[in-house]
Amino acid sequence: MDLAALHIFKTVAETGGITKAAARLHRVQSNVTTRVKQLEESLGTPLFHRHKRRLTLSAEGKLLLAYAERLLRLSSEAQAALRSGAPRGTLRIGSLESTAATRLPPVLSGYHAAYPEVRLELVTGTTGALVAQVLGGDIEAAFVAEPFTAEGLESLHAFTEELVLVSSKDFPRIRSAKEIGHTPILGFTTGCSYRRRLEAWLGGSGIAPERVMEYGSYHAIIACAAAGSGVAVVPRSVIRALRRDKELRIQPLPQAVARARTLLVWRKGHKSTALDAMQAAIRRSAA
Amino acid sequence: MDLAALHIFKTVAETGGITKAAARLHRVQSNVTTRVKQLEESLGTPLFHRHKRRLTLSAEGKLLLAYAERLLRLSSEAQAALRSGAPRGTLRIGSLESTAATRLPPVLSGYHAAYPEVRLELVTGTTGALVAQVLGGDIEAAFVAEPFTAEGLESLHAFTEELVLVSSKDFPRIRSAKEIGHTPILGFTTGCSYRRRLEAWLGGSGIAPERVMEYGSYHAIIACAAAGSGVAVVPRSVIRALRRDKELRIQPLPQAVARARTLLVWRKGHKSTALDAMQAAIRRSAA
DNA sequence: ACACGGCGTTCACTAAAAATGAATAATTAT
DNA sequence: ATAATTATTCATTTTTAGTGAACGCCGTGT
Repeated sequence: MDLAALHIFKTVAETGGITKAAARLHRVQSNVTTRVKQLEESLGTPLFHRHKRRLTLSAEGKLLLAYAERLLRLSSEAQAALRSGAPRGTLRIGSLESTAATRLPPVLSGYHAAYPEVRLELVTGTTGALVAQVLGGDIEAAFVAEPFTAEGLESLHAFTEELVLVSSKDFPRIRSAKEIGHTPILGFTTGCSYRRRLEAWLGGSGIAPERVMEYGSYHAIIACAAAGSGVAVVPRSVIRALRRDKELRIQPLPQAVARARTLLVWRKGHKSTALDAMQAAIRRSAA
Repeated sequence: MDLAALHIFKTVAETGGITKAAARLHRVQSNVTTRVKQLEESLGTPLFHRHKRRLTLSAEGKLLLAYAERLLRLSSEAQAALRSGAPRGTLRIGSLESTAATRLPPVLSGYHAAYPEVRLELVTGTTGALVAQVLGGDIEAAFVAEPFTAEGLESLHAFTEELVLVSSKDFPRIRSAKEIGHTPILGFTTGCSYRRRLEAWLGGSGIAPERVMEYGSYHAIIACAAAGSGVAVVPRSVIRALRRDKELRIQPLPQAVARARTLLVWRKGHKSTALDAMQAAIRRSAA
């Protein structure tokens, strides 16, 4: 059974004749005859009563007509759904904890309003973990921070964060990497690129961080920094979002360390309408 | 768009690879590749993500897969409907959880013994969901309970259930709707007509159920009722089938609420030999 | 590091199916 | 009667589907 055959059959049934059907289908009569006979053959039952060169639907024909109409409607519905080009389905993306907390909310809610057919899924993780998930196809794209290995990825600049050094109020002023001394560093788990930046800064002055305490959330890091456990490097926007600036000493870092770009990355060559729309949304929000 | 192409596409999606699909379809790989690419071309959108020689469904692919399944099911249903003689093909029906657990096993096994050529598929759901699936052509027929909207449906009486109120052993006797008071109600998710009956009963006495806890299985409902979480309305036959009567207090309900007829419903005008045979089997089991 | 095997794609070629156009037989309208 | 209309048949062309060999990529296992 073939949708084209059903379409021909339906037209014959509707017009009540081979000739008119052929005209409407822009085909030649003989072809219409043949396709109808083939259909009858394949179903093992006549679809029309042939009486005096006239065709009328048989009982089986009426039954098939009902099915044919449903099938054709469904198939054109499918085509319309796919052709519409409007994003739909599921868009699964990853993000840094910090980006998810501070930058993404307006972007995602705007996206959802514009494309309600898309179900959004967000996973959070460190730059390293997210890059691996993008490459592994676990997520379609992710918001990550430089530096990361760009091998096999395409990217789009999304946000720029300013990293600052936070500590408790009574912590001494720090002007260079050396002054960090033996202070414990509070940071995210391995793979966090902000932490890597800090370590690169320290390394540049020949300093290896003595004790690094690892946390799983910014809430915890900020709370511990405020309590005097050590110093942490976090984006300024996070402090603002968490409203803890009163309790913290916030110190700037050298430009090279402080300026951290957040990029949306995806697998090279990967494409989906839902992701296209996300990229467009980011571009808009940047402007 | 062509049913053969959809079948090929569906097989590729299911097997997750061109080669395996080609083997199952008894075709050569190159042909499968070509048909899939043609399909993508004709729809103007990629159906798979091609990454490292591996195919994974794209969002559009997932969408099309859903349509393809419906189309293919419908077309084979149409063929079965026109084919006379012994029932064959697949019969996809729906049922209430309770009916599937208690009444259907003997019916279905008898049916299968009589018509081994028919592949039976059973999905469960609530009355509301099943009616929608019947109307949508997702299933050919379904066992549902009154009340339901019969618009566009034909029906056949299949079973009669007696609904009873179950609770833990130490629960007080309940003689009227009012005595339920603030006790939580344990019930199926929305669309369950037994729950609707209970709510109608309560509503008749001006009572709105205070807390309704929703479950997805009778096992869970019965277990929670036995544990004293609240009261539930279930068919007596389910309690018997689950052999939990020793642990429960079982109280009758007024006749009007208790007597729940289960009907087999199908789309008006729909006909298939497999379904005819099922109707006959039901009539026999009722006698 | 290397060869091997599996996988999807490409391409030239063959087989099959669909569409055509002319001829024909059975009706109906003029 | 005669012309016009209708479905069908058949030889022929055109289009489409299917095949098999070759290729390139990638992961694997030695």
